[in-house]
Amino acid sequence: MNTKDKILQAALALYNQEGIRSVTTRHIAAVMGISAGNLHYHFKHTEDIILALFEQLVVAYDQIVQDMAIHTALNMEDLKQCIDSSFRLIEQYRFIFINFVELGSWIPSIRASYQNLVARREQEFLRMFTDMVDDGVFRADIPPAVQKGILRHLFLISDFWISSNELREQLRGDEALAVYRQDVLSIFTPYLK
Amino acid sequence: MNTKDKILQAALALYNQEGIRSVTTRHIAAVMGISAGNLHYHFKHTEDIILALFEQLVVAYDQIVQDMAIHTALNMEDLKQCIDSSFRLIEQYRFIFINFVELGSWIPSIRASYQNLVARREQEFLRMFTDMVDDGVFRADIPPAVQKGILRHLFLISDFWISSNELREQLRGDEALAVYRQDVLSIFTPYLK
DNA sequence: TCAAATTTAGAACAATTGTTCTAAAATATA
DNA sequence: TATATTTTAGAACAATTGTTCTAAATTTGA
Repeated sequence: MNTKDKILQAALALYNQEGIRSVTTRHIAAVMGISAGNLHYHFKHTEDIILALFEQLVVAYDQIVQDMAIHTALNMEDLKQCIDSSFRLIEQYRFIFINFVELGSWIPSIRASYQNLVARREQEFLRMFTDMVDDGVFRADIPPAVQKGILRHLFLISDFWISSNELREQLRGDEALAVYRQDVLSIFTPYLK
Repeated sequence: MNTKDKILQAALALYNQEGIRSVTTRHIAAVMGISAGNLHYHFKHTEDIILALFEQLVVAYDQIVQDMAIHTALNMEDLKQCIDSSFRLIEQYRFIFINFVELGSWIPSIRASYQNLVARREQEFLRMFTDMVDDGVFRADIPPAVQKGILRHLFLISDFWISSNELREQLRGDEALAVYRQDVLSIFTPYLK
């Protein structure tokens, strides 16, 4: 792994652990055992580090979506798989979700990129949804407006569940996953066949 | 209004507009036309300002709950009223909701106070819920576990709707309220009688 | 009205931060 | 091997921040 990637790795770990408020380029360099000058040789500005991490997240998310897209027929088990892997991803990039609004206004391209991601997710999940209607998982009489409403809930909960958890129970690992899965699935339960 | 309250007012406006990252005690003092030294005479530490604002929020929220509690019978209109007034409150203290996790770990008593608030809200809303079951608004066959799940959704959405909106459409004023109301009400629709 | 208490402005401080600069070291290339 | 390029460490800088200190001004209360 080259220095650039090592910086991203160290930065991610620190941001997740300490929060963006208290992490500085000096801290990142220190835990890596390199100089701050060297760090800024690889990433001129702090934002460049954060933006690179955000782009990693987007790439990883698209990978999940793509993995899901290869299924021709979707069942409840696939949905759970999808929920689980997106949770792992959210957990991995915790700090982004915890500081989403702040990052979005600090680094405008993050906000733009997020809106892109939302659009892609919407498309993909609407497709999954209709697939699962066809496969008899969901009721067939759900109006498109309600479907869109379900997706709004889904995205709001998945984007901010980790923040809510941080303020409340602070569950970790598998315990967190179990509750997250339950919280997300319960959006769907009223609409199951 | 005394200087202390004026500081809180100015700080709230600035935090909401500029975000906690870029607002300093010097900025707050500057827009007020007082010296930084004077500001720190009234609030020794920045956290004291933020904590005071958070306490204002909690007091105002409890007022809403209390106003709701005087109703003996609740209908759908009361629920909408409650949603509206809590939205106004959230909007008024935007910065707190946008930086909730960060504030919670920075100022531990905020996190503790939030957990208290959550507990009170849970109590109050469960009561409202059963009232509205009695009044024939909601279905009577909703298991307690599902009721709790609904509340989890409700709180997560109301606490983070403003963050989600900021990243997405950035709706303002009445337009924001209308969408918020719709988003919150749609949690309940599957359970209406 | 006069002393005591409170409030205020503004200078000062120490710490921190992001970033730049310089020169040395390491690495690649020919 | 010799030269060019890349990478590195560490000093340096300018700006900012939260906070403290001091002394003056203002207000309060007897």
